[in-house]
Amino acid sequence: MTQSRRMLVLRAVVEDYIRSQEPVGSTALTRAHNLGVSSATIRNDMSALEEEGYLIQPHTSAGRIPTERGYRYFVDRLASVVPLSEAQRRGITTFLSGSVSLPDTLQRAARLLANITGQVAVVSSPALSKSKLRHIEIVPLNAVTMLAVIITDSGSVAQHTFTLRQLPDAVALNRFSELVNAQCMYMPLVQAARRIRTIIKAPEYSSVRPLGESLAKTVESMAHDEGTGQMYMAGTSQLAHKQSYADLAPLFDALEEQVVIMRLMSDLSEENEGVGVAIGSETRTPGLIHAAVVSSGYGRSEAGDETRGDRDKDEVPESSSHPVAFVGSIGPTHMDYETTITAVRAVARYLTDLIARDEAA
Amino acid sequence: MTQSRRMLVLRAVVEDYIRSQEPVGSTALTRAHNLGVSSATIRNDMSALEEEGYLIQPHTSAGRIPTERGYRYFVDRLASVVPLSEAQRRGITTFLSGSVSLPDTLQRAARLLANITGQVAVVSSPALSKSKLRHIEIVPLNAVTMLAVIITDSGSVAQHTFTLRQLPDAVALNRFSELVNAQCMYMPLVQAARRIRTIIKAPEYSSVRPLGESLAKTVESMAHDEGTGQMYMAGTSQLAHKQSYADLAPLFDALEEQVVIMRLMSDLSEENEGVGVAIGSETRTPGLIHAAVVSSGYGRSEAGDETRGDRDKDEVPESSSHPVAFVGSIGPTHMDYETTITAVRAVARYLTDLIARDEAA
DNA sequence: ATTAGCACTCTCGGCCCAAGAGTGCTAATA
DNA sequence: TATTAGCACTCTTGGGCCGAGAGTGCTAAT
Repeated sequence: MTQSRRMLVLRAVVEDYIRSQEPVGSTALTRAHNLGVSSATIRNDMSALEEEGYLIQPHTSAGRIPTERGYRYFVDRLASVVPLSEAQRRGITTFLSGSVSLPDTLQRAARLLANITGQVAVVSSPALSKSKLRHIEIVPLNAVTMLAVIITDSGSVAQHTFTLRQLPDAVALNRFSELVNAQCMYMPLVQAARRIRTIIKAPEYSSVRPLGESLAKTVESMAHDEGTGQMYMAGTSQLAHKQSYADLAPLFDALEEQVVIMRLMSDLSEENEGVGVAIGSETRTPGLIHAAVVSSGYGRSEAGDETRGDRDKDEVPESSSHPVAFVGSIGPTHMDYETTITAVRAVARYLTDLIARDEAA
Repeated sequence: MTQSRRMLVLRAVVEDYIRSQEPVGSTALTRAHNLGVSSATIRNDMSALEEEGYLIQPHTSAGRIPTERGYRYFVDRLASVVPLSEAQRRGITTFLSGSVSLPDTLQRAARLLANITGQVAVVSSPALSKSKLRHIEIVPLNAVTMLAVIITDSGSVAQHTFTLRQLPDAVALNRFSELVNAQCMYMPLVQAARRIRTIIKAPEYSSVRPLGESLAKTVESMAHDEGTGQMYMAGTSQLAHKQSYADLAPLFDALEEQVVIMRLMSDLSEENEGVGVAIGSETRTPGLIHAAVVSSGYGRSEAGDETRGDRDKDEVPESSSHPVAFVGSIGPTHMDYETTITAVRAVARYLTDLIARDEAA
């Protein structure tokens, strides 16, 4: 009894603090939640919770606020699963249904998630390691530069310009282009890159060799998601309303470091099956000590219907059930975890469905 | 004499205030700039300048700070042209030379400009109204959706997915695609859209009619820069360091409104030949009352070598010498205008050259 | 037209104080 | 043993007060 009530108290403290952003005291607690005991009892519990490191007092004789550990426990064990409101559910589909291309969808998804959570939202574009090549188009732009446009079966498009010392002759270029398209169609990207390298070894394609080499490099880097690894962010303005001034500057610095955020989120979603949460120092990012990150992978079938086995198993390493990309939200440690988690999960599911639908060509 | 010294004083006040961010008093002025007169004289001048609306006192017996009008006068008449430092000049070329595609270049340019100015930087991608079609690729993604990729001669790539009730048969699609590419190659976008509409009128292409119509619409909207009108922003984090807290929230809100910013900048660069400056309320944007915007168009030949006349004059309306896109920086009203203006101009020139080089195919 | 001098004004930081909120402890109670 | 009432104690917060400092505006002299 006593043990379980303590955790009920913890939960109440976290909830109230999330709402009010002010240290919550024992009397306030008894009044708001009917715990059936007096404030004195609560005081004892809170004192114990402080001993155990779940709560902390900003100063003697103030209310308590949750520590990182408090939030962590809250998230792990106490947060109840809030279903998405009908309006939000409808919002997702209506808001995203009008989108017109993959980048557009992801941008909208970020904005949507930012709206729901009232926080920063981040969406990464799907990693292409498992995507297959659909088409390569090589377009000369002027005397020395060529534009290569690479289209994958998931609808991702990458472009890359090359500057060449000398333009390969048009005929060879054309033949080369046709050959690549013919041979690499529906091939996983890394494999396609290798095939391209094989092709240019042939003497009749020596004139396009530098171009081919660059092209192969581009396809490879596209597969490994370097550079291509676009990231869509929205809702940064909301931070200015929510965070205290002192925390703001380092937080914005951190957000500008897109690479760091990407890495953090991808780690987070690899460690967790569904939605992962990193609180404060758990983010291992200096600028985010007062922030928390909620993120989820998307794009891989969730636990259950693994479609593995019939996929190309030769090239792709061990990453078979890893999510392809991730979506997340960043806010203060005292964010509304329940809402945020549900929202992130919902958007992730939507995007997963979308990707799956596209791949089921 | 008296008139000219007053303006010297104004300039001094603006400069000092920009440096210190604190109200500047008469004695501080006489000490810093050797104006050859006593503080009492300066006091009289400042008093006069306040009468005329160039300066204002936060409260009686504090120093003065410039008003919007003060900044405006400073920018219009007093700001001396500061040459770009050697390091910055080198920075531009080295920083931008490694870029790999147009979006990449623009993103880098935004980051670069943000670094130089220490403020938010914005770069829009070139309007495509004058671009010509280079290639259209239609790729079926799955049973009901098609991906269209449109490539222009300036290296811009737009993608757009369509959901069709029924897939057109592959043969017709192929023929249609080839025909469009053959007929529309090197055609300005709006014209190309019209041609596509003509093509699908033919009975043999009735099966691709819905697709063709959508395609035409996409090409058109691409020409008018709707949706495609990508915008690259960098340096938002710097705001948190520079602006006072109260101004921050509305400013971020304004920045999130990309459309507003785009419109503002494009208006600004249309009104001005080179670099345009909008200060505070001149921006006509609530969130930017305490901010100033410096922007310049780029992509059209600057005053002098107009290449007009030999361009396709049939479709494009009156917008012949308008800049194609713009680059700008947003910061507090007390920003360092001189540096910002030079930096914006330099980046704009660089991008102009770049575009011109690409178009000279 | 400029300047020295001076009285005046206003902000800013420090200090004190009272109110309020909340705690921790002790002793009583079920 | 767990809970509770009561109470002394602590700490923040906001207001008011004050003196220092910076800066102005005015006047009278140059």
